[in-house]
Amino acid sequence: MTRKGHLTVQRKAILDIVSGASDHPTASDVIERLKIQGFNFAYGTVYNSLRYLTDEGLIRELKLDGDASRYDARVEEHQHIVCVKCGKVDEVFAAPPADWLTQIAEETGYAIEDQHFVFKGVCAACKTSKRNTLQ
Amino acid sequence: MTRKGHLTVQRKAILDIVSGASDHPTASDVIERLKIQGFNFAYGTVYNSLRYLTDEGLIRELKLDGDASRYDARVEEHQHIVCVKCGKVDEVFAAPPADWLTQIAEETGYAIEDQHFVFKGVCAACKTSKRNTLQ
DNA sequence: TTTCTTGCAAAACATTTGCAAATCG
DNA sequence: CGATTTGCAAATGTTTTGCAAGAAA
Repeated sequence: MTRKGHLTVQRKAILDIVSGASDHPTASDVIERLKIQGFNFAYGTVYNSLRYLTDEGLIRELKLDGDASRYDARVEEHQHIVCVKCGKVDEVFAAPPADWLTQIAEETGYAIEDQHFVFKGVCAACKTSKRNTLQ
Repeated sequence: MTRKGHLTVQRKAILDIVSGASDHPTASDVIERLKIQGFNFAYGTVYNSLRYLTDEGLIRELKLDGDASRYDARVEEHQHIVCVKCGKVDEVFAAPPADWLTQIAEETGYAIEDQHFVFKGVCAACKTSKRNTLQ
């Protein structure tokens, strides 16, 4: 169905890793996990593949707060929340109220096309444990 | 009042540039504008100063979608919207509805501490002009 | 003098690119 | 064959770091 290119071995392996991960891995994470599985793809190939998969809509690229992009196989519309204590990234599915978006469109004069929200907070597990350092 | 360090010449010059800018400059932008003003600070110094100013709460660091951080002298709580056609970054002041945040806290189990929202859309000027390329 | 800052250059990353070789259809 | 993709290494761009020299308290 897809016009150009195909799910090569490399792309499939990378898609599987992102799909099977629940922690929104970075490109480095992906490379690391590929190594564990015995694959040893070039950096360029991994980035190429991640871009390809993103362009095909099979995964999403997330720019959360760190330096490296993370990848997410859940492509449905959703947002993210990052734990400030343990660094975990979770999904947020509650959609923003339409009238708030309307208000913003009016305030700014923009025709809004897309939104990326990143929440920060303390996750349930970290609320319980009294640890207060990252890591 | 501030405990450590002070507003040195370099830091003041950089703060002035960020404060006087309406376009959320990147570190490179700042360095460029410093040069125009006859300053020629080291890269390290500019980054150090930006971090210092951020830590002091005098400016805010924004991680919008590009690669480089942008800096914003408006430190009041607000969000941003990026024009997908011309790349302009504007402010969004409409606060998210409290009950939506409550809903998210319930859904995720997190104690929300902070939010960063980035909207994308077409700005008023670009809506009018029929241009459809970036830049 | 003790502490903080600067300047400079090198290092550290994340990511992209160029090009030849390999692979796919 | 012709188009795409890979591997590799080098280049790019952003940001950090180490360290000696300079400025400030």
